[in-house]
Amino acid sequence: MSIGIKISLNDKLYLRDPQETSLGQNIIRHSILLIDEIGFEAFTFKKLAIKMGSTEASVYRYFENKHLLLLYLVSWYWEWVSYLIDIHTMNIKSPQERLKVIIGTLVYAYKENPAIDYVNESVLHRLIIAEGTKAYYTKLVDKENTEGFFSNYKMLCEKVAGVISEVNPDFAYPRALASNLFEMANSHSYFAIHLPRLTDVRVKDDDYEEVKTMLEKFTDSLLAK
Amino acid sequence: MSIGIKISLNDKLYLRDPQETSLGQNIIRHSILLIDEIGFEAFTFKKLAIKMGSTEASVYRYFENKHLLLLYLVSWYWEWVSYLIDIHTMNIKSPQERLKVIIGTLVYAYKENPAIDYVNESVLHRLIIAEGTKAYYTKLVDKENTEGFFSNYKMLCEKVAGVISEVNPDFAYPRALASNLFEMANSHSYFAIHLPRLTDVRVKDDDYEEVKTMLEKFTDSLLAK
DNA sequence: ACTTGTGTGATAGTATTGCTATTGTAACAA
DNA sequence: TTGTTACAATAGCAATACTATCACACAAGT
Repeated sequence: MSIGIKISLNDKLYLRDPQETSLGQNIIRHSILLIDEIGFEAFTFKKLAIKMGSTEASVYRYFENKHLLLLYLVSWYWEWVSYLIDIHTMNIKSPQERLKVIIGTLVYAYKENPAIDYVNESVLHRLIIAEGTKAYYTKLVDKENTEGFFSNYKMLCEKVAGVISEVNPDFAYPRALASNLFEMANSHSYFAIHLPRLTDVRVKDDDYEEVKTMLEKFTDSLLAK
Repeated sequence: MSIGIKISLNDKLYLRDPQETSLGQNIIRHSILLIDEIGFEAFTFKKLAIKMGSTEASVYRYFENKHLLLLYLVSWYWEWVSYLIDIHTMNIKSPQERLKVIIGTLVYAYKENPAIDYVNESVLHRLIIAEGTKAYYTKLVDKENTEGFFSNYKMLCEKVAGVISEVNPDFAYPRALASNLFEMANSHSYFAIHLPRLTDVRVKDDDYEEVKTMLEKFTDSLLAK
């Protein structure tokens, strides 16, 4: 059983709500593991069904296709990060301090105590780093955007942009900085491991401290008055 | 006929050098147009062959698969940007000024006079914005990286990082800033058009001036002593 | 107890995708 | 002349991305 938090997502992302049934929860659990294992391109519903001991047709009853399943996982992740940011910042007055906590949460979300048993947050974090951008670089962005498929990510961006504007109301690019923080938190974690010449930070044994420090310094510089 | 510049790329990216034959040049020309038109996921060698009036098997003689074709196009693009940066900065002494020119080149590369007749640089620019990251977010990054498949991008990053370090030798993250400039130049052009709430810049009618200004301001802030 | 519906498994089927292999032939080079 | 290269044409195959149908278990409503 989960411990109370309910991640709410656009119900057009799925055909049947996977959070409601045990088959649905299994689809979430195993798709995270399988995409992480073989990559999104090689991932198919057939392979997922075999891994789960279910059938392809059953998976198709929950998600129209693998792209929407990925979008579901990505939305789930950002909504969860958003929730973590809320509980970590609710008692902090200073916007400077809140922004620091936000950056820490972005980088270290995966280390939080697992909130929901069918989601391995640590593996999901790795998946979002490696495959996350594929969810919105698609020919159907505009259509999917009007249907609200990206609203979790956009609302989180808005929230962080708000804090940025509190820190420095004259800063002209609060949303851009916010989305850039999300992107950099992930891309530089990826670069550090796979393409180290594209960054200056190093990551070893799940120690993302250098990524966090870099994001803090960038933010401080940009928001200095 | 092309006018003299020769883009040199890792020869493991292709099976036969597409720059050498007219069929190869046709593959490049039409793949750019077709990927831009239908998106990378829907793009297949069969559709390309039909569009070109050739056959699937012939395309396979040039590229192992569509992923390597995309990587070829991406590498071509960054090598071309690198060339433009060289000719635009060669006579500029001040590193501050050179960095400004680099940013302008990143954002406006597509407006340059076409250098090679089988590459529509303007369409290629749009393709790189929409599909470019898919070239290195793949399960095979590590293997492909050791084979030098990303060396064009990494060398460009190195070059720009060098200029950044000239501007401010104490700045701790020259590579990260360089790669972030490339990413932001593209991602915020994409956001401005498709997901405007993720950014603060607007793009209309191929006017990317706001993207350029933002990148300049970010860079100035970060490199201020 | 009797229906009714819902969720799932089992099986089949289809068009497309992602390749590989073979053959014929025109051009060109030795 | 012979050999080689480049390419079109065709075939074939396993995997992918679905869609459809049927059967069955089980729970809820009457």
